[in-house]
Amino acid sequence: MTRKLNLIYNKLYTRFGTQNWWPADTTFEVIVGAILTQNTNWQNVEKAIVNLKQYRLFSPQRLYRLRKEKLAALIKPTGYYNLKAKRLKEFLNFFFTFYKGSIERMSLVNTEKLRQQLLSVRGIGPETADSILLYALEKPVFVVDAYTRRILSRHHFIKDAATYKEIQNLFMKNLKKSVKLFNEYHALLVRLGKDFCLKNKPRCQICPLR
DNA sequence: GACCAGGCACATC
DNA sequence: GATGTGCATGGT
Repeated sequence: MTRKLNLIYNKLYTRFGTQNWWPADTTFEVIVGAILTQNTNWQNVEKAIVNLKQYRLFSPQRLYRLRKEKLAALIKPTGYYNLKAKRLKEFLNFFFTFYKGSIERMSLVNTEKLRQQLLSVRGIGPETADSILLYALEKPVFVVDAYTRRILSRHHFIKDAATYKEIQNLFMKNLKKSVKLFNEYHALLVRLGKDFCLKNKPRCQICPLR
């Protein structure tokens, strides 16, 4: 499986090149983006981020103080805006309660322990937690998303019923634990998914992996 | 107008 | 443990 996974990576990298993830100006922005992009197009998230920046609200302190209703209105383009305002608030409460709003403090914690803490926040599930760990805090954790599952499933690398952890372990136990590799690999899978592995096209004749 | 997008929590069986 | 549902805007 190690060989297979490396082969896939090489094919994707040769085809698509570096993806330059995560598209964000700051570490904190990665975290906010990770929550806002849940089941949503990234372009919509960008609109919300622009809104927040326009009002100079894009800092941990200011978002922490901002009223939830106001926050919801500003992130409207991301969809599920009431829910996501609540989730951002849940994260910020956690962030200030445990780490005084400091990424540096949070980043000092043991990765597995921090992962469990993030998962205990309402609104942060496995993909969001792992996105924060990998793309914001640069911990060697593989991120699994809908595209990852779909691609692996259609190529019969996993069962349809495979759990998040099973899929994540497939990568983490068979690849070098490298932040750079995990970063690029996940981004490339998303790229492949967007371009070739759409939900309503179960048979793709031009898949670059074939 | 249908379908989909870089999920998650919660209810119910 | 599996399965269903609400959350919602914007692009194709």
